[in-house]
Amino acid sequence: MTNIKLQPKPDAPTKSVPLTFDALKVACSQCNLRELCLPLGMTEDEMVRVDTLVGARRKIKRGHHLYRAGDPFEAIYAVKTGFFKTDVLIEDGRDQVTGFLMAGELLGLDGISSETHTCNAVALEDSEVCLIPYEELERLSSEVRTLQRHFHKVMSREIVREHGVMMLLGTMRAEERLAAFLLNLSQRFTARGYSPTEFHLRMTREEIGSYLGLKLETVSRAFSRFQEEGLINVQQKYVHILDYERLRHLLSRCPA
Amino acid sequence: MTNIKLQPKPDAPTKSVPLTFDALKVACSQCNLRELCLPLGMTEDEMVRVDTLVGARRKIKRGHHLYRAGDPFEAIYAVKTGFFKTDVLIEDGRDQVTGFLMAGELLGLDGISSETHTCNAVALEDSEVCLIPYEELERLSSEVRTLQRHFHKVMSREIVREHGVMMLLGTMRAEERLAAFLLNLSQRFTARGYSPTEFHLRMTREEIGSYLGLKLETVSRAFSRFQEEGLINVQQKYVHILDYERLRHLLSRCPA
DNA sequence: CGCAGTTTTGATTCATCTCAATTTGTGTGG
DNA sequence: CCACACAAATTGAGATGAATCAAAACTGCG
Repeated sequence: MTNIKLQPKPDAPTKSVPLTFDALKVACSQCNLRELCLPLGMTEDEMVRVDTLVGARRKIKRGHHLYRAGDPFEAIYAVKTGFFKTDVLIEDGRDQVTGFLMAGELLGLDGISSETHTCNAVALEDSEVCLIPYEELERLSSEVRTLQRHFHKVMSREIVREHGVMMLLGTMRAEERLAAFLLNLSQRFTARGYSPTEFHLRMTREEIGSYLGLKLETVSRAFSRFQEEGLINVQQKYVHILDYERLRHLLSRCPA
Repeated sequence: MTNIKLQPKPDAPTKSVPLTFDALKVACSQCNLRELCLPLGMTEDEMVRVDTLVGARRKIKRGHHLYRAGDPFEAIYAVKTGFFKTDVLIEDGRDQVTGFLMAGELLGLDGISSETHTCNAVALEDSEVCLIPYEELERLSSEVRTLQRHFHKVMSREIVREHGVMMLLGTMRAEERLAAFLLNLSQRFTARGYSPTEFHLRMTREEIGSYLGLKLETVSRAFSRFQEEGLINVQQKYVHILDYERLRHLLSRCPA
């Protein structure tokens, strides 16, 4: 059924037995990420059905692929722990990072349209995902209205997010892009109960640059500039935002 | 004027009478765009139900808004005739065109997530759209499995399309962007039975520039360059692609 | 038919890229 | 635990593509 082809793992449940100890252990109803992943206001009964939908987890080691462009699409994934990037490659070697994903966020939505994944998903640290077989998600969401609505919202939110990235890539200069990037990370860490002002980047300067449409040297220079100006304290992957407001102000100011 | 409140419509069938004259006039089952809009392989019965879903049309004059950022989200729209752009504005006046839409394409998906439209949709020529009340679409798609699946694919396709735009904005130089843009238009015109090599642009150089992350002068220069090189013939809004292959080749070549 | 909006073209400036050298950090194995 | 090799990050100098500023030509709309 869940034809795990990418990396056969010994510790994956072999069948979709609804409520073994293993399944219980991973139950959505017990998961502290459920406010991020799932719709509010489901009944007890609906919740139990969702628990059976999300039956398996999968561990991905840092640097390994969760899926690759071209793989057949069979499931979407919810990040349980860890950190991912998604990227698109073209023949001549250019690539574009299209997103960074953290706990509670969904991976693989791009694969629905053509029933094939169109981008690569790579773990930037040792990670774990919940596997949501797409066929079953479709079936269940046509029965559980709140789930259907939630799923539509998640897809729509991804579209809106990408509008934001287009705006960033199309109209902002280097320092604005980096500021927007840091503020976005800050917000998402906050939503997960981490510090809004101190965090570790999981990606390289090159990956940040690819996401922001900049070269890695430009990213590095922008970091240095922010540090000189006292906006942040940065040392390699460690970032401390010193002046959140002024960083935000960088974005609303007129370019010229 | 635009107080055509989305739901109540004088010309819509009051009950689920499948085939009044009016309903016939707008029926999806009779529409020559249905291969673009709708899933294949629906039964007669399902088709009739879709016909009742898409009950109303709305005409939008050139330059007018179909909806604006901030408007409450109630429906999505299928372009029946004409041409639209969608764009996002930020306070300081910068704006980003996020898409150009032609017959058979869907508008408004961004509004689902927050139940509020997040971008503006403007007609670039006198246009007409089919109005699809979202509540009803949700209800019907949970009953008609092929419709549900189709709708998911449409949303996913939009995500994939935006990945392409991110790649364009993030990694391509001006002439590559314009080439990609022209080839994309060409494909979409072809799919609608128009010439792949000759068409009229509906948007200004500035709008093209906004979409491609370039200034209008840069767009104009790129057009002129393509003309000098014998790739295209361009006169204001009229474009004739003379050497499709070489235009395509511009994209696969390595940047440096 | 005239005027406003659009497009083209030129000259100059500027932000980012490119190339290159150095420093810093990280993981591995002796 | 340290040393080494390799990856990542920083920094500088110079090249370049696109932005900006400016003016002229064109178009089509009212």
